[in-house]
Amino acid sequence: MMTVMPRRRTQEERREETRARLLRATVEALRDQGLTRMTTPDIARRAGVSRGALTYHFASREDLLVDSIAWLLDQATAGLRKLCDAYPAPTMPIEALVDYLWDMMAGGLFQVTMEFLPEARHNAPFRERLLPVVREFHAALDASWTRLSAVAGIPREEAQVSLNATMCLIRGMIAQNVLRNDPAYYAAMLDWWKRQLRGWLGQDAGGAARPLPAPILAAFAVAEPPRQRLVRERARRQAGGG
Amino acid sequence: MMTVMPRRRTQEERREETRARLLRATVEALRDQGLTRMTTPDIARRAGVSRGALTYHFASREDLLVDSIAWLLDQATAGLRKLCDAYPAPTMPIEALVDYLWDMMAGGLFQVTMEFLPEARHNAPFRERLLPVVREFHAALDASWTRLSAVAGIPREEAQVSLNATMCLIRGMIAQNVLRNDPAYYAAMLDWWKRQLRGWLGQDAGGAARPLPAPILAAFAVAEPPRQRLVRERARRQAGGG
DNA sequence: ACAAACAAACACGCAAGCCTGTTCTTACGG
DNA sequence: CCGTAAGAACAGGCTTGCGTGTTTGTTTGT
Repeated sequence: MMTVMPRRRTQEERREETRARLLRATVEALRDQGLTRMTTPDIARRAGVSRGALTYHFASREDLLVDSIAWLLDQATAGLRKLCDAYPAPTMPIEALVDYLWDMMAGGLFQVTMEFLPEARHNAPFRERLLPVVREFHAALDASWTRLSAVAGIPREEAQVSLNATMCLIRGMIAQNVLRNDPAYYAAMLDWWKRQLRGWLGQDAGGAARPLPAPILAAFAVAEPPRQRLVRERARRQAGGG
Repeated sequence: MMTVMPRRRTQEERREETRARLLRATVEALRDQGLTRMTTPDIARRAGVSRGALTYHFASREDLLVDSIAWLLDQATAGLRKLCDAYPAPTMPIEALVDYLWDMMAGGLFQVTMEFLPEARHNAPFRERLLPVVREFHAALDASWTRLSAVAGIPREEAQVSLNATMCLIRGMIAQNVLRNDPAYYAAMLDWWKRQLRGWLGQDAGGAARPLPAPILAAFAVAEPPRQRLVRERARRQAGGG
C-alpha cells in the first residue's frame, strides 16, 4: 500500500515473483512454526500477498508444501555444487565438507525435514511426490563425497558408507538437539567424527583451517530457531492431568 | 455388551486399568497415525472406552500425550535394565547391545519420537514436561553402556562418545528410512558400525551369536508400520499446483 | 477486449473442550 | 447382612474455534 509503486512488470515476472515469495515464506513458516501451526493465511501474510493469490498459484496447501520443499532442496543442491567448484579437485579437506554439511543441515534443512517427515510417513501420495525430489538432492551429495574420496583413492563403496554414516549421524544429532540443547556436546562429537573420517579416508591429520564459504541458505542463518511463542496456545486448566 | 461381566473391580483397579488402556492406545495411535491424525475419539475407540472416560482421566489431549510418552519410555527403560540383568557383567557383546538398541528404536520408539519432536520444538511447556522423562531414559541407556565399557577398561568419557554416536546414528538411520526404505542398506551400515565399535572398545572380533531377548515392546513388533490408509485424505483437484 | 493475477468474503468439516446424565464402588447405619 | 447415600468412574451429546477449499469480485497486463 502506497509503496514505490512497482513499474509494469511483465505477467511472467509477476507470477514468478509471487510464487517465489510464497515458496520462501512457506519454508520460513515451516521452520519457525512447524507443519501443524503453519497456516495458509500466515504464509500469505509472510509473503506479503493475499490468501487469494496463494490459492490462485497453489491448488492446495500440500501442493505448496511439496513445491517449497523442492525449492529448498534445490537451494541446498546448488550450494553443494558451488562448494565443490570452489575447491580444486584434490584440495578439499574432509573437515570442510563435514562442516558444510553440518551447517547446512543444522542451519535449517533438517529442522524443516523433521517437520514433514512424519507427514510423509503417513501420507503416501505426499511421500511419493517427495521421493524424486530428495533423490536428486542425495545424488548431488553423493557426487561431492565420491569426488573427494576418489582423490584419496578410496573405493566408491567404502566411501559411500562413510558418507551415509556421516549424514545419519548429523540427522540424529539434530534430532537429539530438540530435547538436549548442548552445543559443546555436538561440537565435540563432530570433531571426534572428523578424526574417524580422517583415518578411514586416509587423509593426513593436517587439515586446512576450514575456509568455509558462508552457508548458502541465508534464510537459515540462525542456528537456534526464534522459538516464537505460540499463537494457538490456549488457556488450559491448570490441573496436571490426574 | 454381554461379555463376561467383570467382577467387582476395586476403584483403584478400574482407574488404573482404564488409564493403562488409554496410555497404550495413545502410543499405538501415535505410531500408526501420527500426532496430527491422532484424535481423542480414535484413542477412546482403540482403548475400548468412551471419550468421556478419556476426558475424565486426562484433562487435555496434551496431558494424555505426555503421560503416554512417559509410559512408553518407562517400558523401554525397564527393557534395558532387563537386558543388563540378563547378561553377567563381562559377557555382554557389544553387538547384542547395539542390536537391542536398534530393535528398540526402529521397532517403534523412535518413530513415535519423530512424531512428537516437532511439537516439542514449537511448544515450550510441552517440551519442559518432556525433559525429565527423556533424561531418565537416557540415564538408563548410559548405565548399560558404561557398564559394558567398564568391563572392557574403556574410560567413561570415551565410552560415552561412542554411545552417543551410536544413538545418533540409529536416529538418523530411522529418519532416513521414511524416504528410503531399504533394509539391506541399514543392515549393512549397522554391521559396519559394529565393527568400528569393536575396534574402539577393544573387544575381540569373535562376538557371540547374539541371543537377543525378544524386544520388550511387544506393541511394536512390526518393523514396517501398517501404513494404514488415510482417514482424512480428502478429494483434491488433480491439477498439479500451478 | 480479454485473460491472467490478485483480493476478500463465504461455507464446510472437524476436533478439542465442556457439560449433563448414568452406572459402579464404597462407606455407613440399621 | 442389607439398604442407602455419596462420590468416583464412565458415557454421550453439544458448542465453539479454526483452517482449508471455494466462490465471487476487482485490478493489472496484453
